[in-house]
Amino acid sequence: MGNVTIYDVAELAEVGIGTVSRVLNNSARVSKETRNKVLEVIKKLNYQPNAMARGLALQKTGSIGILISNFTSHFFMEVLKGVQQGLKKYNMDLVLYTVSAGDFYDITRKENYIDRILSERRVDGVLAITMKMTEEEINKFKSVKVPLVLVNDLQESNSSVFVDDIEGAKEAVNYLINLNHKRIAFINGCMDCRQGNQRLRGFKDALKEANIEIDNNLIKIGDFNEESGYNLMKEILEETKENLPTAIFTASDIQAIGALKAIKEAGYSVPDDFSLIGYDNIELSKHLDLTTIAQPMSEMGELGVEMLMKSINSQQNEIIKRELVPNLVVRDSCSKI
Amino acid sequence: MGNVTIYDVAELAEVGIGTVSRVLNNSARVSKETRNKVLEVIKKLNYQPNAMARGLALQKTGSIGILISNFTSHFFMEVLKGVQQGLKKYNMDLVLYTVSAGDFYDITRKENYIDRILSERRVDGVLAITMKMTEEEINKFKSVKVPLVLVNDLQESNSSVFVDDIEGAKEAVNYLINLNHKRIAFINGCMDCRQGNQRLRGFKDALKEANIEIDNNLIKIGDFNEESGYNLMKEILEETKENLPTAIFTASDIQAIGALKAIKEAGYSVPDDFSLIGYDNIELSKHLDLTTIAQPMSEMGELGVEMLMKSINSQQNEIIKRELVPNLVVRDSCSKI
DNA sequence: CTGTTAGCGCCTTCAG
DNA sequence: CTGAAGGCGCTAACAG
Repeated sequence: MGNVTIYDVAELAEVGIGTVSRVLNNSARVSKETRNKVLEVIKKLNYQPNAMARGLALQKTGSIGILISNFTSHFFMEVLKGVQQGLKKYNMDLVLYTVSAGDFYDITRKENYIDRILSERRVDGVLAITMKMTEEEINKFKSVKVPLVLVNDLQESNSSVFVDDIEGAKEAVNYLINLNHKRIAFINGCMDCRQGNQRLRGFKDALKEANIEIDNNLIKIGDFNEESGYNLMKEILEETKENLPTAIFTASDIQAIGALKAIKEAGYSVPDDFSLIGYDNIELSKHLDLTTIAQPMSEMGELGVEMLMKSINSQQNEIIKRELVPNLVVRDSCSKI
Repeated sequence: MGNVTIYDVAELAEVGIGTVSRVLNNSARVSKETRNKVLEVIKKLNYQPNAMARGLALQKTGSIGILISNFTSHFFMEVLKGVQQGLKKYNMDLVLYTVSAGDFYDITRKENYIDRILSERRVDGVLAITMKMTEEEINKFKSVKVPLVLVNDLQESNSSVFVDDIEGAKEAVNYLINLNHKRIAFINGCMDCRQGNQRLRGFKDALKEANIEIDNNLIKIGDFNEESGYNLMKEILEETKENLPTAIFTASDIQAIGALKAIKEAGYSVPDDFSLIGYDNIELSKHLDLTTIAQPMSEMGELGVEMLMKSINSQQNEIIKRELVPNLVVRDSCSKI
């Protein structure tokens, strides 16, 4: 069972390699007899076309690339599940391009990375997960005509699947408002990305609509990580000592976990002293009974694949945008006031 | 910036393609002048060799495959980090073969899967993570000479990197014993894998060494998932009502989480009523303050890559076994009695 | 030292 | 409907 090639098949089936190739790509017309004969030999020899050779001839690799940064593990894992799910029916391989945190912020290396992916031509298209691609980078993909779809990110000039974070934040805050909370704090992630901006806007919008005055002391900007949640919560506890909020909305579950830690350290508890609501619905949150806004992560992945495959197969450069809506998952970290 | 090939650079540099190839693989001797000239053109054209073509000529793909089952996500994520880390210096790509739960148990499909990987020849070697490969499957790899290394699994006939689970379980139980616990329950995973067997053995060994009699009512066999932990804990609570254990050791953190749930539901708490210790040290356990046995997950990944690359590059079929030892991570789920 | 040529395994015209 | 031949982009002898 060494390396059986198309020639072996042709020889044993007593036909030319052209014929074998034809049945392989069930293209053109081949007589039923010969087709069956060839098929038989293929099975007998356990023949499978060599991916490289086929790729070279076809100028198609039969695989897509997925570009991620290595520090979004929870989120990524879920998206990946969707991607795999979506990929199943296409029988394509998946190559993983992980740009590590360091490379990501080092412009030079990030560019090199993309250049390499593009020129090596090992993949027929790429899915960029939460990648904040620049216009210039997007153009690189366009100029070499390898389809790119942005997942969990939105850029005008490129196909994207993303979520309506304004709506998500509003859902969270409205839920709190319905529980009679009026003093609601918001621990946000960074503001140099869509997510941060939208969630802040959703937060404010919900408050406005409920005619609750916005207290800027209750709005904190940080990062989407645990440490940030912890620190900002401590700040809030400190700074608003004489007029504490009754509820806290964090822009990520991980921040909520940090906040929870700060809350406990200060001798308070959730949901008795504070109602706490997160964002993302990572697996952790389930185990912590954290009420949160669920991002449709695996759906994003699956949809991303769908869009990418369509783009790969149609070869026309239509830009498609798909916006998904997050939804509230009620657990046990919020209480009526 | 379309598809620049080796011919383009040869032409522009006014040399033959052979020369370009030589500087690319900085092989043989090329005069400094021509080498520099070529290098210059390469940079100018932003040329990068086509991976497929090179692969076809070299009979090497420049990438490795990683075979995983999709239901070990936490664990996998950590191993993957190590793999990426290890892969960095080799500048190889990583293709992900996820055999989903369904396929995995459907023998036919699993075999087809491996056949496909092997005969497509898209990768130079594969890392199988927690895969319980059969002798027959391993032989398939051998017969086509694509290097395989088993990660978190041990088979006599193949290179493997794995952990000493006997020792790990002993560490856990010894810790409990040092806390004066005598009635220690063990919630194990399934017994049809090395992990389950070894952990049970470690559990028993530690007890024996401490001259504590083994109570078979306190040993439960199930699966490595949350539900199993929950159910088995309930059984224990039920069956040993009049003589409850004081400590519980679970064979995975996920089971510990399930057990925790059952404990809480029954009105007990950890670590006051029961000491609880898990296994794995998945990220979750940190947030739940669960004392556990840390598996060197990313080390396994990194070491696996190292071994695989050595095997790929040396082309000699040496079988190497590397056993790593897990270590105790003390948090807050156990108390002295 | 360097240009030329023959594959690597497959697909796709082009004749027949 | 089918065999033969050229080419995909690159590497590795082989002659200069």
